[in-house]
Amino acid sequence: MVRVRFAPSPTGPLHIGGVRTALYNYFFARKNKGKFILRIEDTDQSRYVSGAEEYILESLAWCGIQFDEGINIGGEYGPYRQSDRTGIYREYINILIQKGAAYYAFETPDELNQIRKEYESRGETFQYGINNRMNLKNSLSLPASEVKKLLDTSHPHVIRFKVPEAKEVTVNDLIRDEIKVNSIIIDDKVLFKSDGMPTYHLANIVDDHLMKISHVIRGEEWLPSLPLHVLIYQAFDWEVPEFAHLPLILRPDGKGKLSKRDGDRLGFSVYPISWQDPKTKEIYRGFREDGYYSEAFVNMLALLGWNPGDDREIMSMEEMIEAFDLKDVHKSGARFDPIKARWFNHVYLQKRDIKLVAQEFKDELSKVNINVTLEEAVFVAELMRERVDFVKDLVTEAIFFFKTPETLDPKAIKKWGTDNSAQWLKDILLIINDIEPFDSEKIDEALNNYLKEKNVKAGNFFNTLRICIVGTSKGPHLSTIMQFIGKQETINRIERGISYFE
RNA sequence: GGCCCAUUCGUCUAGUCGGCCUAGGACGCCAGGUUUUCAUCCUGGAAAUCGGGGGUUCGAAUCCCCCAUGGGUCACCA
Repeated sequence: MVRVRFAPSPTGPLHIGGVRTALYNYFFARKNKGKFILRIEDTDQSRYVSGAEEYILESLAWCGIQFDEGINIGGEYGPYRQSDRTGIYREYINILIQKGAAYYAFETPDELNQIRKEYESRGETFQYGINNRMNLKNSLSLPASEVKKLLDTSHPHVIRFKVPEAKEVTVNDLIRDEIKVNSIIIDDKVLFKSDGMPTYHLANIVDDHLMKISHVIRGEEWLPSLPLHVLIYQAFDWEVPEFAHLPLILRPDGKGKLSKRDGDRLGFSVYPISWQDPKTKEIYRGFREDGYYSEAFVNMLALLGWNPGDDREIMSMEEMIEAFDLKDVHKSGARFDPIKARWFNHVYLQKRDIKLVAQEFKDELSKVNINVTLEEAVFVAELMRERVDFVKDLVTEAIFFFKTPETLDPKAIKKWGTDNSAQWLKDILLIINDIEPFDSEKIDEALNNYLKEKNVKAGNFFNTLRICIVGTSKGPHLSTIMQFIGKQETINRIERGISYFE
């Protein structure tokens, strides 16, 4: 039975790398008819950020990533919030101590820092482990009586993992195959903190075991601690799950992994939905608020580090689940490309049910105090959507359907205007009144007749007219716009435009 | 610095066990065509000597070794 989990820490908003990890876990669970679990890893109370948990839930929901067990919905392996499981960790750390696989250590953080500095000044790196643990203050080096005394007086202490003697540890990764590490380079990591909470390394493994997780699919940043984790499983005599470490998502320019600063700097989101820092009140933009459809966002994100093995790029959630295989996940990091991200949304916008697009367009318009009927919105959206990537861009691109242009683009006037332009406009004004009904077909007929009669260049003529109607030399078929805004408004705009060409 | 991971067009990538790769697709870019304009759309183009160097082989992007570069990680954070 495949059981996978997504286990974020509620320390802030979920970065798109985290969303992708959740997504791949979800793909894998669904593809293999398994279960997907959401567990909250909040063992570090000092880093807890209020609202982060809700943010995670909302982000996953927006993306259409559904889980089968976890916080809020429960399940038979709960509780799913680590802060609700402290008793369990205590129980298991004691097992490790009894087995001699863990020990008490009495240095304070300050003392440790001091020691690190000393090593550093000698050009060495301090490592609490096999080579020096007998020279440090712990239950391995101190006489039993001394240890007992320290423990009885509640002297602050942590519990460390006792890395077994130096030996080659071979671990397996589904994406990278075998990785060999000598345990001599692994620290005696803290498993239990002096505040009575476990660290990630303990809590994560205990929970994965207790929750019967079959595959641990997580970010590449965890790869260095994989040998330690395997050693802990072995110390417990537990079966080791399968591991898959996902490649990083890199920043579009420069070096390193994507960070929240990149978004601000380069003008795109690195979060699925927007987030306001509760302390600084700073607002981080999100893909949702930037106007992305969640389907486009998810599609784009899934292809950053994975592909179905063929040329398909536009894929639904179902198609991706069907095609997903950990073997096709890449080994190297993928640079995030905000321009291609826009393209994905463009494609989804074109495919979307026009009624939905129109309703969204209508809502956007009402935000700028333009109220239209759904029919009008459908008409304009159908005409204009191929020109934009986002519905909200429709507002700026199609504003001339609803409002008289504020100014007429001088550049366009310079390019298309002629000495005759003003006269053409005056002539058209006379013709236009007689066009009945005032529809696209009749308008075209009248304008083309005029064109033929006067023998003028179509480009200059139509653009002169267009600049008056639209404000600049672009947009869909002119007579369609004129029909939409109606005869009177057309006349008004032309009258207003004449002076620009004189 | 130690350890680990990675390395195909600017970017995302295809490339089953070495031959069909004079390296394919997509985004972006450029040109032409369609369009009364702009955009869309269509067609075409430039774009990777497969990080470099050695091998193995009749033959290597694909196997082996070395090097370089990039990244990750070295907390009582996850």
